Amino acid sequence: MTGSARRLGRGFFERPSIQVAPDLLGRLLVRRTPEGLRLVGRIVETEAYREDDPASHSYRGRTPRTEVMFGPPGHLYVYFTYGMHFCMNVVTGRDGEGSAVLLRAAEPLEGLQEMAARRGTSDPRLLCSGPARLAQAFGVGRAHNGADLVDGSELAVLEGRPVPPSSVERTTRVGVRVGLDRRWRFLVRDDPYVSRGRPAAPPR
DNA sequence: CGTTGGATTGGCT
DNA sequence: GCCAATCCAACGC
Repeated sequence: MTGSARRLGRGFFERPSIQVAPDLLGRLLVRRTPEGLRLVGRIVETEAYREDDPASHSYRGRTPRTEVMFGPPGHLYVYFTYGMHFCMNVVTGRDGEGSAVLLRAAEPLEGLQEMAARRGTSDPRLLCSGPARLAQAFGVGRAHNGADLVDGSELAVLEGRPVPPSSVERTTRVGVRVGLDRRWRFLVRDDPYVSRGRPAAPPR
């Protein structure tokens, strides 16, 4: 087993997204499916978003889509994009704030066969290495928007084994065209399960 | 109501 | 490296 199996509590998420994002590295994302399957992934890449940040969905204020992001911490914010993909975030900060951490990649640890079936490939590096891949591998979609990671029965984040700061790398975020001055993408250095997404060049 | 483009991925050149 | 896929939220008129 990889570290502690204890669940992260509300307090963990009730902090600024920029603190939570690197602290999520090495933690275990777990889903129990209705069929009783257990899916586990070790988080290796995250990105922080917040309200005063032009790259964030919450930047333009509360909307039906971003409602969950402004809600209490420790819930899942799932959004649909490019007409075909879902991505998942962990809501952070205080209730009313509008900040979250995008889960971008994980190392699959349990339930690989199930993930492979959902993803249409069995290459472990292609199962959860990318935000939409991760959501697809875990079977997370619209129905999970708002799910409680702290008290809910289906999804949780376990303590796992946090990654020491010396192994955390920081870059600009992937796929955004604004907010490039904010280097809020965090990943485990040299980890093979990090996504291939290449961040845009930071401003000089 | 019509338009625009997106916190991506996979397949093809 | 480039681009299509495919829906829909957000915004402007």
